[in-house]
Amino acid sequence: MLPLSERIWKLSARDFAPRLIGCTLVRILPTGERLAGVIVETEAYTGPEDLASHAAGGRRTARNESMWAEPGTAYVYFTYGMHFCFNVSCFRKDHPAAVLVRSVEPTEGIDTMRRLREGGTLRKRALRDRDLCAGPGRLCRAMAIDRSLDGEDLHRSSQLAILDRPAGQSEPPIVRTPRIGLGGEVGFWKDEPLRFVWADHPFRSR
DNA sequence: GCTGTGATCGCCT
DNA sequence: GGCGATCACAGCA
Repeated sequence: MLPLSERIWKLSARDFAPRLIGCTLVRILPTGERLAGVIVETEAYTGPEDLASHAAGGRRTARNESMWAEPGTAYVYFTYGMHFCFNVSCFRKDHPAAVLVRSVEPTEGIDTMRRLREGGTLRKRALRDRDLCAGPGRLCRAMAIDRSLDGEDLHRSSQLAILDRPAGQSEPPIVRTPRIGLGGEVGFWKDEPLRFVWADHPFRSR
């Protein structure tokens, strides 16, 4: 599998989000260990007009600066006092568009992911593979993604990369739904079908 | 499988 | 000072 080509990063968030389904997110840990998973669920945050976006109305702050960066920049933010979420900027520099990666199917480093997920918290049952990375906070925990990776250039990073679908693989079947967990006065943006899910994929979030 | 609830803190107003 | 692009667990079906 090859890295995403230049023209793909430049798609609008609306087009980039479904295009990421089936691509592989790769994380190289400081130890050199490689973790990877196939993207099965994404959400698009289209630009300043998108009232559900952190950059709604053109808001530009230290926190969301990566949304405005070169296409293919990681935007990682902290929320709910305990979770990180991983996004990729797209479209063009100085325009705040990004795609949130909501869940992946783990393919490499699964034991390490389970250790990262279970670290610290006591659990009654062992985590199933399909729960390891099903949700934006979960996948960041399982792949050791935090704010230190905010601003990473995914073309050149030695820690994070996105590989395209294998050549010749057919397009995955995709279902569109409204985005999850939006609050505040976002008007019709709450209903816009900007969430993209690999149809009936067992590793999507619930 | 679904629903309700509490946890927890950096960032923006 | 208030809230959020969430999660885990309990309780119920």
